[in-house]
Amino acid sequence: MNRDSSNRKRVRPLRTRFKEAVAEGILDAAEQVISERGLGRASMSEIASVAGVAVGTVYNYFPDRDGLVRALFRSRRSRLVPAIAALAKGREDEAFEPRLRGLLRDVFELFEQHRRFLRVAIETDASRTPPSPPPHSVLDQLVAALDHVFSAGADEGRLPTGHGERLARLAAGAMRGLLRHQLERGGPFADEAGFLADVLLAGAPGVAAAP
Amino acid sequence: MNRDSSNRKRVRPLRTRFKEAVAEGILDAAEQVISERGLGRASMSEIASVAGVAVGTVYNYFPDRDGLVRALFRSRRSRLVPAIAALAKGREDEAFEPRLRGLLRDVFELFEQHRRFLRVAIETDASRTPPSPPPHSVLDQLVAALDHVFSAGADEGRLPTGHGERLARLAAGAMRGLLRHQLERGGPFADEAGFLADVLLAGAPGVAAAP
Amino acid sequence: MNRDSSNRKRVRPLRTRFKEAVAEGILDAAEQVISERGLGRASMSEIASVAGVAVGTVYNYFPDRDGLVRALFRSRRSRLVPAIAALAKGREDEAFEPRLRGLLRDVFELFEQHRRFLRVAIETDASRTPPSPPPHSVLDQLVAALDHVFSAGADEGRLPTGHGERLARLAAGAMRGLLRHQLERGGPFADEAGFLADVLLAGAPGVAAAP
Amino acid sequence: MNRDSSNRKRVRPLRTRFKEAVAEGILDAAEQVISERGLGRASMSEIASVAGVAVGTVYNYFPDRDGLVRALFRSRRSRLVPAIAALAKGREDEAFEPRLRGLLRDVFELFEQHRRFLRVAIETDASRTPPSPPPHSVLDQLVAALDHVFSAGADEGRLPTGHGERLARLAAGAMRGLLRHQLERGGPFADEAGFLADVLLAGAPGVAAAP
DNA sequence: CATGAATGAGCTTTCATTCAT
DNA sequence: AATGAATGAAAGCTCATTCAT
Repeated sequence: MNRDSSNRKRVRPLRTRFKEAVAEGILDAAEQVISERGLGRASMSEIASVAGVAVGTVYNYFPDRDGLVRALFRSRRSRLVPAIAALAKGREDEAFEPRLRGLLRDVFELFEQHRRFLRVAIETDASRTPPSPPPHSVLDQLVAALDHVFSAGADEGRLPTGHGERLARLAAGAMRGLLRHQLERGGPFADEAGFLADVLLAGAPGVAAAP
Repeated sequence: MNRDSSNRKRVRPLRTRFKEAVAEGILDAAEQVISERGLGRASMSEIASVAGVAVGTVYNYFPDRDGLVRALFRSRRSRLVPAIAALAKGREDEAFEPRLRGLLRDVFELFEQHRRFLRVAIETDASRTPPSPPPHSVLDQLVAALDHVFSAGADEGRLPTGHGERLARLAAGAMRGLLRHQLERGGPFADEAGFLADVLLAGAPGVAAAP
Repeated sequence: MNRDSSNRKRVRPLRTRFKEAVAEGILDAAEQVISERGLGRASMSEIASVAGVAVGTVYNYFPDRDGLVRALFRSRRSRLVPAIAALAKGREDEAFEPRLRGLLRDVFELFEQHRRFLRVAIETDASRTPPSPPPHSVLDQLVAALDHVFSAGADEGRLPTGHGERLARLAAGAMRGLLRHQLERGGPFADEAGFLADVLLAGAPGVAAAP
Repeated sequence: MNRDSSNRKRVRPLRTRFKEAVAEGILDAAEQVISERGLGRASMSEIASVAGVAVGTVYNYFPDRDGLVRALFRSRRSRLVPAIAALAKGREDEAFEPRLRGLLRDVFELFEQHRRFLRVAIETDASRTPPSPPPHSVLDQLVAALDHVFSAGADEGRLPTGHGERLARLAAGAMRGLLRHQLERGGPFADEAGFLADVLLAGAPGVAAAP
């Protein structure tokens, strides 16, 4: 038994954790710079300097600019997607309407805590700039979650099936429109959730009912 | 009455029309390149080469890159906005529901004929890259048109007022979400109009009704 | 006797005179633009537009930008040099001191009437920009005139000969220094003539005499 | 006391000194290229290539072309102005005539060692090309020094005061005229100093005295 | 000849990426 | 590994010059 083999389990994780912390710091910096300057205006040197490291260091953690951006989306998605999934799962027993209302409320609250990234996601969604090929859209992920909810809703009501994904896309787009505006105004997301739910459940307020 | 005087009115317009054709050609090229490469990746030289002119020529028609992009949006807006307005006006006498359905159908059909620009508009909407200051979003224009329709709808039913703009924003976002997907798939816009109208009028299909 | 031969003497001169007028107008425009913008900033199109002709027309009269500038200097030299020569000649009978004083006074007055060109001449003298090879310096021409005066002065007094050209160069430089300042201030040239003469005749005022 | 602490003071300066050497090398290259091609014809890439670095490197040291040129003048001025001041100070006790003669001799000798920059200074003095705003003229600095000497001379003799600056301008212009010629011929500056002093002290040689 | 739009070489500047230290 | 200076490809823009009308 040599020093190496006995240490590996403890020493390596320490190093690994340090490396991960640096990488995370760079991703945070990237998120911040992109959200401030926009994707096209975010330069590697500014990201590095905000992260408190040298440019070269960034390249020790990410292959290139594109890879960094992709990693940023991967990172945030890996946080948000499970969180959304968990929110959805926590309401599986509820009836459709409260379930949809609750989910939207929770998701908007979650997004409220990630405004910075949301700004990035909203800007880059559907942009043909660098991270072109990868499906970096967190909104797309949201589509999946909503899809799930709507599909489940179909079992309760008479949802003519096949519309789930389309409806999710519509809902995600609507959400984007509402949140983008709040992002620009600096207003809270919370109020928009109920409004969106209203429309999704019964159409434009005051419009639908006419007997 | 000599030949000159009778011709001048036509000869000059010829020159003018030629110049306008060149400018239009450059705008078309810009639209194409931006729709393919994305706004940030569209270079002046590629635009020039697609337009079949030299770089310098582009600068004979537009002051700089930003000015060209702005002119592109101005040009397309000046086509689409009146067209949308006309479509809306043509239905002023109809009842709210057919009116909204009809308007959405017409607008989607109009957009179908401008897919290339729609790709540009959808990408750049909410992008922090130039052209920053000008309100280049055609979608925003659509918001206004929808706002108008919804407001009018309020007179018929019981729309709780104050929601018009918010609703328009929601609707424009939803539309963007649906059309962006069709743009990527290469699918037609037409089918989405009815679906969007359904949701706006009565909420997600099969969801609302529960008695 | 054909039409041609009988007309040549009259018709041609007319055309020639017209051509010369256009060329002169272009030179005037060039002089103005260069004096305002500086040699490096003077563009062919601005010169053309100030001259009231199209760019292409400029190229019908001058081979290229360099040739135009050269022609400008040639033109002004051909006006100023004879004028200076005439001024010098008119004083050949005077004694050295009044002759020098008078000549400087006259020359400064002449320059006063050509301030615009003087600005050009002062700026471009010793510039390695475009009209590099040609001896475009009007100041150099002045050197020759002064040389002549000083040489003549040598016959009267005890000028140790061989210094004529050097002295002329010194005087031309001094003049340039004084006039450049007046050009910037917008002040008149006249007052400087006497001062320069004083120094050339007796050294810096109040300095020389000490017995 | 470890090695580090004792070395830090030297190690850092090494880096700093290297960076300064690069910056100095770029300034030297700029000086050379400008003196050869003229200010307007000196391109960043040629300067970089003469300095033996890539274009981008130049921009790591200077903000832009204008900043580089300004830095060149600042650098040379910071060498020459104190040197001239020192030369002037060293002769403060001498009588006016030997003082002026000595100063001019010393200054011309100093300039002899900076011929390359002198070519730049002489060309750009009174040029309307950038760097426009900054008072980059070393000749102007010389004016001040001469002004000082002449003013001091006024205390000794009867200099009618008020002429100091004008005289300095005249003298600087004269000097420029003499040196420019030597620069073109490749001749030495030394001989011109005595000649200029002669004229400033007693007027054109052989001309003044006539009783 | 006059015109002025078209041309494209050439210039300045930026920035992702590399690599010696 | 971290550093950050060096690199140079690529982009935007200008303007002398040409040439079809």
